[in-house]
Amino acid sequence: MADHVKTKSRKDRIMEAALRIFAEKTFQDATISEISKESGVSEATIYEYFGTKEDLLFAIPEKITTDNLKDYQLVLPFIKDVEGRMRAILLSYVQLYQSNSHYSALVLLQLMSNKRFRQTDAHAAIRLAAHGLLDCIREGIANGTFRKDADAYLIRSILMGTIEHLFIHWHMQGMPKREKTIVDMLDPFLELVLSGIRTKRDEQGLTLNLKLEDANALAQLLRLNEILPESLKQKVNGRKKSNKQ
Amino acid sequence: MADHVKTKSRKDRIMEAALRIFAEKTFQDATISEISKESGVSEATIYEYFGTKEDLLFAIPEKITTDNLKDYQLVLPFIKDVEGRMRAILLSYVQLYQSNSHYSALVLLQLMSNKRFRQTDAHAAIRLAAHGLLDCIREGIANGTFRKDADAYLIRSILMGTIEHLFIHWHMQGMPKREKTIVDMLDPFLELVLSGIRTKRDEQGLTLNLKLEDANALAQLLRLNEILPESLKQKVNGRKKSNKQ
DNA sequence: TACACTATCAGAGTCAGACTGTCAAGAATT
DNA sequence: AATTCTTGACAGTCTGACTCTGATAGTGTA
Repeated sequence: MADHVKTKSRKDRIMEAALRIFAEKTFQDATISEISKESGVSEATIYEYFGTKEDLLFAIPEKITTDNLKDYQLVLPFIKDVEGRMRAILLSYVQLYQSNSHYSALVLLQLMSNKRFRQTDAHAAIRLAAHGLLDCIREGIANGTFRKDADAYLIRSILMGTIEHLFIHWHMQGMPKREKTIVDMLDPFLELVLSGIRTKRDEQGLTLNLKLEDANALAQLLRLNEILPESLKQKVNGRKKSNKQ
Repeated sequence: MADHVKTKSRKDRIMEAALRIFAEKTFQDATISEISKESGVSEATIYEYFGTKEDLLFAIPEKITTDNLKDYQLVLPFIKDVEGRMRAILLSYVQLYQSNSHYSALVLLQLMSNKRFRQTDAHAAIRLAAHGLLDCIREGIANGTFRKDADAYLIRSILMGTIEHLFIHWHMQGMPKREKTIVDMLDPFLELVLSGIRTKRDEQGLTLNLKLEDANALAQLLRLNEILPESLKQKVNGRKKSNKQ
């Protein structure tokens, strides 16, 4: 079977053409004959590879899903820090869209509006994000990183909904051309959300209160926890050193 | 023309049937003959009222839009407080979905995935939310309520994207049946987002930074540090005095 | 009552486009 | 060369959007 290469490239050509056409038209407005012309592959062959037009639409997410998603999945279990893991998941999710920013959001929207898609949750990247984030948030609540009263489902919806909304409306009217990419916005965004659900400072204050005997230990803990802004940490550091001297 | 009533009820019957069927199927899977049977109105008459099947789909948002949306629009200019105005906009947006929670999110998704809809931004409620929120955020930044470096577009995407995401996935697998409604979740959600962009926290950081002399004072401050700003300054002031004594 | 006018409908018909089946040509494999 | 697989051209089926026509029934008017 040495024609794997050829076969694959033909299938790829169909899907690339389909991706382009589905993005610029609606699902029902895009015709197979158009995709046939665009890809240079006959209609019959398209039906050879994809049983129905809908199957062709559903094959696209797997194509969009870049290899780095797999990398992320491999790396994920090794990130102990809950927030770090959430960041990695979101980053993989954003990069998935970003890598095909002209098409993916629009095509994904068509997929989402399809009942079959909604029922099966067929997209690996979406599954990863949806389940992975939920697990992280729950773990964070369990281990005290996040507040007990944080609503895991709400937080997940904030994280995923915002990313999706940004991409869907990225090229729309009322959205300016921006110098920033969505990847650039990820960290400020994540920080905004996480700062809203981290255990409150006064709760931390209580724990600190119980465990700490002197101000030195507090300073160390502070540095480790990185609760405070950079400027403050430096001040604590400097103070500690001068104390020991 | 005394048959306005009759005419209107017929049109309504068509749209109600269409709403139900578009929600349970895809746009392309829903057939006019089906809507004809469901509504008890002949196909020919459906085409009398709505030129095309797509027109019928696009007529639905106007039907979904509840009257209270108009009330909100009237009230809006009288709410001086920026955050209050944002809350009102979001509430009207949420209630739009909530009022037809079985259908509206799904149908709206189909609308959004339609190019025509994306280009025209045709839904009054979406227009209100999109433009209104942006104005509020900008005003908040201008008058010092929100931080100068807050990204208005990002904040708007957080607010609208989350609401949309919640409704779209409300009936999906992996989302539990919940006792809370989305309206109930609005205030905690909004508070989470707003607390991340209010000016107060930054200023806190700065004041703390300036006033600290040693690790001891830092520890005391931390214990006292509750996120609310007014109480903080008072307590810090008090503590400082007692130190000096 | 007769007449005109409108809303509605059934049914027949057009047409585009998804999908199938067939066969022939060519490429790869044996 | 023979065989098998892949591909494409083409013809054809079928479904569903949309149109047209003429009938019916209700309503208002002379």
